[in-house]
Amino acid sequence: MLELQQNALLGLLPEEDLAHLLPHLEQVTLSLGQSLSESGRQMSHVYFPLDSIVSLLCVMEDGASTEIAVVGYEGVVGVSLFMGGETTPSRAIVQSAGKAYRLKGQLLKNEFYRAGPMQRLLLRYTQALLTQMAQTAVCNRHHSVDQQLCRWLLLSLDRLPGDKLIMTQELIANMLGVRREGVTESAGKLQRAGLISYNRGHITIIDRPGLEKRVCECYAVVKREYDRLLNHHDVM
Amino acid sequence: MLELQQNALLGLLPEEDLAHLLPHLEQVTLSLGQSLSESGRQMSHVYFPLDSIVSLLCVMEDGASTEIAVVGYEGVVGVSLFMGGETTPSRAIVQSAGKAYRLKGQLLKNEFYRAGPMQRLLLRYTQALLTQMAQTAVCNRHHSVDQQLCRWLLLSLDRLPGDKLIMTQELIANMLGVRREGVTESAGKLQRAGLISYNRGHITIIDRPGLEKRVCECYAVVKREYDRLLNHHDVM
DNA sequence: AGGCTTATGTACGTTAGCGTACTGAGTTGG
DNA sequence: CCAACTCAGTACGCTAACGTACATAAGCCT
Repeated sequence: MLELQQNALLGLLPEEDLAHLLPHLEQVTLSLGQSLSESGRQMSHVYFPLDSIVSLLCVMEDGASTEIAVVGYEGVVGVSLFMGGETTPSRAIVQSAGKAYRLKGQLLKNEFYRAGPMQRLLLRYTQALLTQMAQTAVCNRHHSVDQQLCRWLLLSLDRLPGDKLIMTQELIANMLGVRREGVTESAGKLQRAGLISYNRGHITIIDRPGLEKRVCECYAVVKREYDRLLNHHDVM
Repeated sequence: MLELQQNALLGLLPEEDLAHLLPHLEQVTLSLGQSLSESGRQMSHVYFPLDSIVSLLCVMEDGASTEIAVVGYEGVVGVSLFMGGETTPSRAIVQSAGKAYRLKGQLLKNEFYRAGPMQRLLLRYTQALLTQMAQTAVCNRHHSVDQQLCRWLLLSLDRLPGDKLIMTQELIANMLGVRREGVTESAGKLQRAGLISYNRGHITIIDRPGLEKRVCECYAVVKREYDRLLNHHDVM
């Protein structure tokens, strides 16, 4: 029961509503690179990450991709199910291996259409997701790779228990939609500045406040909006 | 009554649901540059554009802005009201003057929480909006100003009755989040190619198929998703 | 140990878009 | 009718990021 609280969204549900879902929540392990949702394909389940992180990516015809949002313990993968579209033109890829609860899509929809706390919660979450996407668009337009890398690191860090993440520069480049070499350069700067330490796919954050000083405003805008929309007081 | 059908979202509503709203829909004229929603401020009304176009913009601390989505007769301005957040960190600015229906926020919320066709419709629309934002993020990352201008022109054109739009290059630049000079250059290319004609704030589209040949895939992705999510057959 | 694979670092030249400055052509209003 | 203003076009140097190529280094497997 305590473990359920690891997903903030589920943790915000009143006990009796959670009780509805409890028997149907199935804990699964997500492995790095695993796809939870393919462009245009209907999802059978939605996922509530615990210590895993999932990236929502837009993939283009030429194979280039861009991360448009990231989902961790604070959210759920599969909003298109209850929004009514059933599918999306984006992909959901596991960016950091870990646990998640999964729930049959139909059961989530049933719960959603009861129009109770779960619906309110999911809608607020979706609005937060909207903000994250919007800010990603802005960041892509106006900010340097350096700043975007900081944003990405902080967003990931906020969704992980420790101060380490397992992620090659190649993969980060795919997420940000930039060259791998660009990530090498930016990460090098951060490393020389003593903010992070990089070691063959293992990143350790040494100086988080230092990262926060370098990041663009986009990070704070998104974080503030998540805090506002998903705090216990206002939602329920 | 026929006029109501000018807003596709309202037009998709079953007659009896529309009847609920009808007495409260107030036709207003939106003028170029008018703000319908400021960052963090609660909206008193939502707007269903008829022949007007509204841009959703993210404005940054330094004043630079980027359009994250555009709303015309196919949609509604103010999704944050029914999504539960009440406010958003973005602005809504009238990009093309014209008519719209407006509706008191509270009335829309009441209708939404009846959990009938209006709710389903608004949620599907919100998902389409989500896709538009995601694709804007991708486009900002990967495509040239030339392509983005084409996308922008086509998106606008799809929401206007004729083949003309009133819009200075300065304003387009603000929308796209690029320099005014960049727009001049790109628009110049389109003009020399005989696709558009530009005249002190008055653009006439001469060769729409030509534009469609130059535009990046982002335009089609978004259009397809709007068609899929908001066609009469699936929604009701 | 030694060879293979994968991850990272570095070094080019190229280019799109930026910042800035200025010109000229329409439009408006006194 | 002329001044003031707005809008569009052009030019030029600058920088961030790109594409490409190659070099090291760290882990992995036999």
